[in-house]
Amino acid sequence: MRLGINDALAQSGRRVTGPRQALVELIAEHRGHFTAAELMAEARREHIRVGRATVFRTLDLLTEIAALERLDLPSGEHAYVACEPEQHHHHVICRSCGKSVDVEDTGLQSVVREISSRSGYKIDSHRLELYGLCPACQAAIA
Amino acid sequence: MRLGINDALAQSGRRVTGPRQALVELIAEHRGHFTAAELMAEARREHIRVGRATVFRTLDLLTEIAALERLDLPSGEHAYVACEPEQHHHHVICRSCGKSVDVEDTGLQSVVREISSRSGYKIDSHRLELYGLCPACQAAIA
DNA sequence: TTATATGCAAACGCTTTGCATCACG
DNA sequence: CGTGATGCAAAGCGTTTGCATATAA
Repeated sequence: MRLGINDALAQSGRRVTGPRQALVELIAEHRGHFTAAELMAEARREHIRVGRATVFRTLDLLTEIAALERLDLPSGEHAYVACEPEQHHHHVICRSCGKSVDVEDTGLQSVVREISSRSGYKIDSHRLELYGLCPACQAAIA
Repeated sequence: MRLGINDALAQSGRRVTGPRQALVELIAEHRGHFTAAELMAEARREHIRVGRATVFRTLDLLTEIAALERLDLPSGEHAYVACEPEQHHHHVICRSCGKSVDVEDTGLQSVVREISSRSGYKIDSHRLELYGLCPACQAAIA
């Protein structure tokens, strides 16, 4: 498991509690995105007793300290992905297995600047989500 | 009001009904994005009697024929914007007044290609949403 | 010791569905 | 006419909240 998240919790003045640690471990096992419902199901499966409220509160919390990022899937579902809080980045999401990887937004900066000057908007944030097939799923299909 | 949408409805084999026309007119009055709840409130205000179900079904329908596009706001809310179905594009959304404009994704293509080759993913779709202040709101603040 | 976090259950808001009726084409 | 659309009310989700209890620091 990643100590980093517990440290980040402590540093933000939050308590490192049993339920939070358990959830962080479950999340660390994930390769791709997951929904709150999936996380609750996994907790139940592993006999970890946490209330719904705690799951949602913990997801919010982890999102706040940037250990998670929330995605809006094309279906409208809300999902989360673990990510290194280093810096601004985006996610490429496999529509088959859900696995996601982080990508820097190299090159996007100039696109944003261009759009800003063309539209007259003062752009201060953006989200880019990319969907496709990860290498493994491409191979599986071929 | 925009005849185009009614035509598109007819052409897709759907019926051009009273409620649908009324909703299309309401939508046409919008400059920016709106939620299903807002649309229902406006209908009520103008004494247009439509059921919730019809509003949701109509929004889905219009999204299907690409007269609307669904946005996921950073808050997690689902909103809709009217848009010309011409071609692939993105939205710049004012975080103050909600007004949005369409932008082409010039330049983004190469960013996507770059990300694709770097990640190994075969990318087949993407969404870019930009948030900021529209010219009018910038002026209002200054 | 004391503020914070938890679990539970109830409340909530948004969206969908079942079904009888209505009306476009 | 006949099928597709509508309205209503109820059900269904996912998510949040109030509150008494438990617990990390």
